[in-house]
Amino acid sequence: MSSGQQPAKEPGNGAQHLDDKTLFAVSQMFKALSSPTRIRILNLLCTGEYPVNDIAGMLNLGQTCVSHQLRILKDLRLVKYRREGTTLYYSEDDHHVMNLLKQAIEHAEHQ
Amino acid sequence: MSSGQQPAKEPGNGAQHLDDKTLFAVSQMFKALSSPTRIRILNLLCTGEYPVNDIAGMLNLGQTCVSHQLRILKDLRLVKYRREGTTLYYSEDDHHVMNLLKQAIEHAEHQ
DNA sequence: TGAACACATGAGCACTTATTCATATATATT
DNA sequence: AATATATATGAATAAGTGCTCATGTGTTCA
Repeated sequence: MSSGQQPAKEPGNGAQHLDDKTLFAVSQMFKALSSPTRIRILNLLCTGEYPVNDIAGMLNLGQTCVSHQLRILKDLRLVKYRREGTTLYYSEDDHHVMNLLKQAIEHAEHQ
Repeated sequence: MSSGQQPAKEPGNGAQHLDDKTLFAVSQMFKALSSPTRIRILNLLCTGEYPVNDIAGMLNLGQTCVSHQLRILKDLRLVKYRREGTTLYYSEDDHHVMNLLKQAIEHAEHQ
């Protein structure tokens, strides 16, 4: 640590202290959103609830692959499911995160 | 693809089609935000501009490590730098992404 | 020109991740 | 109970990631 660091531009806008727990949670959340496959799944779940096989079919992915990714998303409580017979209807479970995703997509499009 | 998929809840809120280029850009952006080290760096850069060595010192990281991560962030145009003599002052370069980060931190804290 | 400082780069390694294949589980139907 | 359907799980593998060590580059100053 040496010399000329500038003062913060906006005083009330400083770095939140970021304790370890928060840091971990944030990084986990972004990690979940960093996979193209998971992004496509979440983007689809914006529009409603779908069975695993439908998701796989619509996104042209293997059933096993989708199942694995859904588990990751479910463990992070980004999606949930509802059973009906043998089929599980998956849907979003965190509209705040879905909002972040939508913002990111908007941002990437007009770029 | 088989049976009972529900209609979208909000008609105008559907999945954006997500072409490959956008998908890639979004995943790259989230990947950048998925590393605790990069999150800490960006969170620090919220408060002003800093030389590499200061960042390393304040975050208790190696200079080489910080330099590598800054390169990743710079390639994605999330940070930029300004030269003054031999020292490079790094600062944020995408306030939209910084906003997403702040939102995510807020969300993770009140959870 | 040569030394000192600030930073970047490349190689290497441990670790993680995404996908696929094979198989297991659970529910419904006959 | 046997079968079919929908989904989950586990192992294996290929690719990617983050950090560190050693070294290179560029700027300043004597």
